[in-house]
Amino acid sequence: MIKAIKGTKDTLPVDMPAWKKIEKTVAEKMANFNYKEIRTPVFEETRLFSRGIGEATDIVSKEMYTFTDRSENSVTLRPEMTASVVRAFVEHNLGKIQNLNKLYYCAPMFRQERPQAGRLRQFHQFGAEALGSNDPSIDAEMIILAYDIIKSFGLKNIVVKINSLGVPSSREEYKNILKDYLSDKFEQLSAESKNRYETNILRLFDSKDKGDQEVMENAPLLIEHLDDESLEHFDKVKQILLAAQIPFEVDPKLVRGLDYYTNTTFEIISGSVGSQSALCGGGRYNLLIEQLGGKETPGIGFAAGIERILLACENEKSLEVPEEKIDLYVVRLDKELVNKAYEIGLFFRRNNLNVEVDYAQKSIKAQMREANRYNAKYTLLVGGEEFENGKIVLKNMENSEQEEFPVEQLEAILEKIK
RNA sequence: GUGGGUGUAGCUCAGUUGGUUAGAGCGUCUGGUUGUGGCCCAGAAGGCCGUGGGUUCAAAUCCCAUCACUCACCCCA
Repeated sequence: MIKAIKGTKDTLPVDMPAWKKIEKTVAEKMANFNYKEIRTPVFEETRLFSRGIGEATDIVSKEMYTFTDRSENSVTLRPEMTASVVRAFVEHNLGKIQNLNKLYYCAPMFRQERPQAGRLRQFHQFGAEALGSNDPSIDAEMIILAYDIIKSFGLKNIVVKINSLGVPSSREEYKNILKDYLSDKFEQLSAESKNRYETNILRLFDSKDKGDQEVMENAPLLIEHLDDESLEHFDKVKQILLAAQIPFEVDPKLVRGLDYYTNTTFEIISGSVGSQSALCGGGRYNLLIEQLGGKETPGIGFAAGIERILLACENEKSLEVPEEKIDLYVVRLDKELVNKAYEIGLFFRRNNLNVEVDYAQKSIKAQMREANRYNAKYTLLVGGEEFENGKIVLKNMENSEQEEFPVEQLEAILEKIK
């Protein structure tokens, strides 16, 4: 048996209502905040990601689906969306058409990691990017937007965390301060953290190792060493969030692994999924666009993992998904009326009703049971005495009431059902 | 890449210290008097017990290997 590739999942018809609900809510909420949808190819030139996300990041160094195509070009299945959106923004000069571009997407991403709860190799994210403004209100808007969408799925067990990484110059200064602090404690760190000391020292803060946590307990914090401008920016973001009644907490230890972040970063964490608890993550990236060959432009964005949200919704039983119903099931009472029943069904299908008919010469009882299984609002009984008298019977499946209609007057039935 | 857990019917799972034709619930199908669903009742179909090897008179059960799935580390959405 050929099976789906490790870390990929089929979304079966039974799963679709929940997905549709998420997608619809995202589209509506994005429209409320006036974000416009953008779609980009699932694969890009490899260097877009290595340059955009950062050569040293885990995503680029060991998780990308990269291959050489038949023309000897190195291409990569996108591991995230920001780099692609920025590429499209630069390529199509969107910054010249309007000052502020507010864009959103909902699309599959690919990373070759070991799958576990809330982590797949092909997974889906929705997210937004706002390119062209450094105003704190845009930072806050991103967080509000993400929070409102996730909240609308009924999730309760969530926490919004925010932090500021400042600008690179102050961050570099801070890294030296941190290294000074750690100079006499280096040997106490776990093997993994000793490694991180070189690659990404900021990540020492979210180590799960107890010993590391003790060492980092009293470490100087980045937020205490921000430049004045970044600090002021961060304060304004917090003010707007308070006014918008977003229950956030400042987490000075929130560090994000992608190289492009500057200033504001944030995460929305759920306590209802496994250890992969970040439903959403994002932040500002004021240097990325220039780095990818565009004109210096501030930007900010977030991405949310749909599978993780669905997992949280499942565990909290929070997502209200309407029961699927069909409008009509055509029941054929006499065997010789197969074609007639099909024809009648087709009429209603072509008039925009959702209709099912029997394809297996089933008994009347079996057809009724099937109508019930599909949650048919009505059944139409074709055959017998009534049919001989030119009539067919419409049955309301909720209250069991039956009504006769002349066979030629399908429009009257259509009216009734609508 | 490193650990832990689990593989029995379409699904969720039982299966006692190895011992006859491997079970349940749900689902599916067929019936329960002339032509009508849900509830209820009866019956049926459906399993190389993940795969390969070993121990044994005898293996779903014990041992080894292998594969798959899964959770966690790492990292991230």
